Amino acid sequence: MAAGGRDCSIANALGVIGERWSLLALREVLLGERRFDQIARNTGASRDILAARLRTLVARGVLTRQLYEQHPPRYEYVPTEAGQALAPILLALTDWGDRYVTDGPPPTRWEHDCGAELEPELVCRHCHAPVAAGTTRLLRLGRVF
Amino acid sequence: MAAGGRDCSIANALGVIGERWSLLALREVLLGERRFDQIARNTGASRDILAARLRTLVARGVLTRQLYEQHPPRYEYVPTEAGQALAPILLALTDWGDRYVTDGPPPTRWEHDCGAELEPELVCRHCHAPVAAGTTRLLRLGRVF
DNA sequence: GCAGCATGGTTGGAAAATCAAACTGACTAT
DNA sequence: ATAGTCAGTTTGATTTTCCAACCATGCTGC
Repeated sequence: MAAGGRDCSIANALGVIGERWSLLALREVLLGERRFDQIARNTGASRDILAARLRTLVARGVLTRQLYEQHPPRYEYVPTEAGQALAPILLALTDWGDRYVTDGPPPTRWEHDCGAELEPELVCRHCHAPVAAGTTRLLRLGRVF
Repeated sequence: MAAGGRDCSIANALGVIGERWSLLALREVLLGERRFDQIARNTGASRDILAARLRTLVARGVLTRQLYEQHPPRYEYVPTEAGQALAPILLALTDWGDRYVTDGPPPTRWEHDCGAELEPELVCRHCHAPVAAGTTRLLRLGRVF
């Protein structure tokens, strides 16, 4: 996909979820809106593009299509494990958007299981310290983000 | 941008960094490759599109353009605070790509300041428990991701 | 001075992706 | 019979993207 660039899992990931509308469609599915029309309405994507995006998300294992009605056959889109694993990334992106893009108060607010309002933070699974720009080294290439 | 869809900071964030090549350009800048030609080479983006992307990233406050040579005037692209705040998201995306997209071993491996190989994890800043699908509730709309 | 080189873009035309709206087909509800 | 729902597909016009080549600026060697 990014044929000329670095061999990199960011590029690979974006090959799956990086096209326009893909992440918004996934947002809807994770929010529980699993039917085509609802996803179309809530994202604003045109229906043909949405159909294409959902097809590739299914093909790449982020969503599955499940029959919820035989006659006529109707399918809904359900997140796979890979799809659910994107939930934290979407929450982190929400937080970033709240801070640096959205004017005014955050349009959505989240509560964590602990009862507090969610402020997501990326930490190292080993030392539990925050992972931020400059706390990380790319093995073989020197200090970076 | 997503005029028809939900009012949502994910959509707002994607309006800034969601276009093709934007995140790969940011990856390069965060990796320390701050010059146009290097970014073009390492991403594989065509030069005109890259110029447009860098312009919008600068306009939206993710990067700044800094003069590093007077004669001839030459600029390099440096991440702002907002740009650095995307570093954890890129690392999380790398992790997701490693797990669910990239075939074979991860193309990059990261070491955290603590000395361990980085396994990033999103946690709640308050209770320090992992934030995953199903541990979070959208205030006003019921349990979701 | 002048050719050649490097950097950081811009330009033009073809190819591909996107858009909104209409359409299809199989049903359901009144 | 008429209207409406749902999940797409088709259509035709508009936008974006891609690629290669070109341009502008200034520097370096001769």
